[in-house]
Amino acid sequence: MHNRPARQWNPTLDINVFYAILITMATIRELAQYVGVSIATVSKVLNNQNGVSKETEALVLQAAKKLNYRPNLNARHLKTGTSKTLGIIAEDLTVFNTPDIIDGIGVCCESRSFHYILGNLRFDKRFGHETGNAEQKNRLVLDMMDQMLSKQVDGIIYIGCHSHALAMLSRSEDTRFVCAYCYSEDPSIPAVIYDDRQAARRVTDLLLSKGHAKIGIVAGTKDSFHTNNRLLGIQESLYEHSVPYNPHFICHGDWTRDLGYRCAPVLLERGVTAIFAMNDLMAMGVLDYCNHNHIEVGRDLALIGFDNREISSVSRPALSTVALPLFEIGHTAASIMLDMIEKEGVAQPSRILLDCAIIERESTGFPSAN
Amino acid sequence: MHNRPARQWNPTLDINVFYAILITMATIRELAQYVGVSIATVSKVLNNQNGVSKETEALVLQAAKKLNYRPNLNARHLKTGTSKTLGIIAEDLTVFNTPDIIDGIGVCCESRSFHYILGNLRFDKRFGHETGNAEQKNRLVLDMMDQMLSKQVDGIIYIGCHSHALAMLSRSEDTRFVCAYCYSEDPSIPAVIYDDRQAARRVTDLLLSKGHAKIGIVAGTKDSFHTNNRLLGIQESLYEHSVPYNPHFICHGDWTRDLGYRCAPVLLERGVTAIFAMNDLMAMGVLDYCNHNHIEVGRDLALIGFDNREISSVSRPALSTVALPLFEIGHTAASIMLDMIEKEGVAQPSRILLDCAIIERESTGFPSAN
DNA sequence: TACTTTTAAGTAAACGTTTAACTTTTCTAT
DNA sequence: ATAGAAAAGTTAAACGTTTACTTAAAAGTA
Repeated sequence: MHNRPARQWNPTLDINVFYAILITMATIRELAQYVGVSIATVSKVLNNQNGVSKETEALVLQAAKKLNYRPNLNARHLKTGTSKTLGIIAEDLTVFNTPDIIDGIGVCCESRSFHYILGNLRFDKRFGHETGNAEQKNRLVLDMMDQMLSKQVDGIIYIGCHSHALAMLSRSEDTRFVCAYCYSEDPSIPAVIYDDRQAARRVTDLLLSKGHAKIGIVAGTKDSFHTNNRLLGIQESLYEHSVPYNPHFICHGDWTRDLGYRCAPVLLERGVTAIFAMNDLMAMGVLDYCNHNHIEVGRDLALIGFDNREISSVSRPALSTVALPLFEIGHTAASIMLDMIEKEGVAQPSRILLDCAIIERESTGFPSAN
Repeated sequence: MHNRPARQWNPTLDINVFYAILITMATIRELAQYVGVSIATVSKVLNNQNGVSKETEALVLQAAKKLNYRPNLNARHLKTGTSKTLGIIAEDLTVFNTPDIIDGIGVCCESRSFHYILGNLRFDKRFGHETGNAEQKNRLVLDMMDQMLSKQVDGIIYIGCHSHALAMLSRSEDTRFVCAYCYSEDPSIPAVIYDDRQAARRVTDLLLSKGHAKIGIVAGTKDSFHTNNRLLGIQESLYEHSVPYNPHFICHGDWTRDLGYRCAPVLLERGVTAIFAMNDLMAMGVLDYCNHNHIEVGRDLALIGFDNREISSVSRPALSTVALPLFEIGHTAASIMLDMIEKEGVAQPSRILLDCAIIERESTGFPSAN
């Protein structure tokens, strides 16, 4: 692995010593020399191509094991021009959703014998949660892409919330992209996201089915893609069930717990019997308010959050919520990418919506049985 | 990036067309040809070695930018025999501590212009939390190591809890290892872990300073390294403050919330006024018990956990706890590894203990001011 | 001016693979 | 036995770099 002088099997050298040296890292040449065959033959065995007899194959294979041979992937990739490697660019690895998405990508890669390399942009650490800094962010994305392309990745999966993905457009046609958990403005870049609308619809369905006609919404920020799609889903469900849509039951929040706390009395005042908070944090705020005011969530009020953060399962009462299909997002994103790579020219889907799972816990009157 | 035919700058070809082709990925040869200089010269510029005039340097540099040149790292690494890349093997990426450790490694790597590749073993997903399966786990570790060594990493950082790290020993002398968040039996492998003992000592100091002489302990499993070291720390603190150590104030748990719940009444019964739970989950269990029994944590009972999980900050009352230096563990592990690589032969520390931070919240009577 | 030193550049071999093209051996069918 | 085909094996050139060595020109020095 470190720089070493070229090694020749000098017959005067004790064979065991020779092994000992080789233990570090044998090359295909040494392997060939050892078996007494050309390197081309060894290469064929290693890539199980035909044109080599069973016996030689066995010989090579066992020699490979004995000499602890490991192919030098740099050399292989250099020669073949393909690395069978995906680049993953994550906006922030330490954000709750990222590891599961990467996990999904990893499983897909493994099943199709690909590798991946990870690039962590650290947006949250660098910029906090502030939006803006677009040009700096773009620079980071671009630099990371350069790095990955230098390593000859066959494609790049971008995991993020903001669509800095647009920076990708400035790259050559030759680079394959897929967005996971976000999407680019460019429809030619496939994106895998979860279905906000359908999730919200099903949440509303659930609450309605439990007899709640007055459903309060602690929504997210107004300009958010998520907020708007979920609102749409809610309206759809209400319409389907012929329940009037009442804008007064909507409170726009900023995704923080504190805001959940402050929205709760407003909605309660307006007579809602259920509250759908668009993330678990705000739901926790509502829960706090109820706990402080002797409103028993799960009995006096049905409450459901969104995201399935760790807190939702450990709060008391345990919070019903919507689980994001993080693993699946990663898995399908990778799957699409690998299809792009392997089936060149075949059209890929532009945007894939994955279903969320509703997790019922105590806060909506668990167990639900209807 | 894909296989392409060799490109020659044919002077009859319109130069702009030539650029357009090159945009995809120029080689050093094409760059040299474009500037009208040898590839050796270009290489020197790119690696800012001397022996090239300012003018040519500028020329090459601007051509590189114009042709969108990116060095092929596979070729470079092949030639140089070093990849300036660390391998990170993580037992499970989705476990709460892993991403921050990787973040730390990443920052260190970046500052010293190294790269890393990540290998996720998925132990938790594959095996659940059960111990055992040692031979399967070792196989996974070994396979991952093979993969990484194939990619010519300069060293491997292992992130895990169990010391499967011992499997590493079967590897050649030539591979550099560092353990993060765990340690190997082999003292020659540097390990970076947090200081359980000192953390527990400081927790005890804190509780004593707040006037609690009867401190209940919800300990972890008996065989655990963490449990025992923390117990030692507690005893040290008590000894220093001449407070008797009472074994009846210790309840051994299994790290689960439920067990915290069950230990609480036992300890309370014995008259403790403070409880130190050895993880946040068990502390939550204690908190549950208190909430159900109208014991006001933070006033009637001081409670502190360990790990600084997300739950601790969002529970009500917010839980005081011990924050693990995850980022620092990653950062120092990487730093040691890079020292090993760059300062060959210089002895590296065998085991580094990093301090935890105590986070005081409401459950110990926040704010503390003494 | 003629020598040496310094600077700037070029040449070519190597890194460890893969693979197209070729040669040799073995097998099959006559 | 022999031609032809199939199978097994070899040769050598590439992939895109780096780098030790060489050469040529420029700059110092006596």
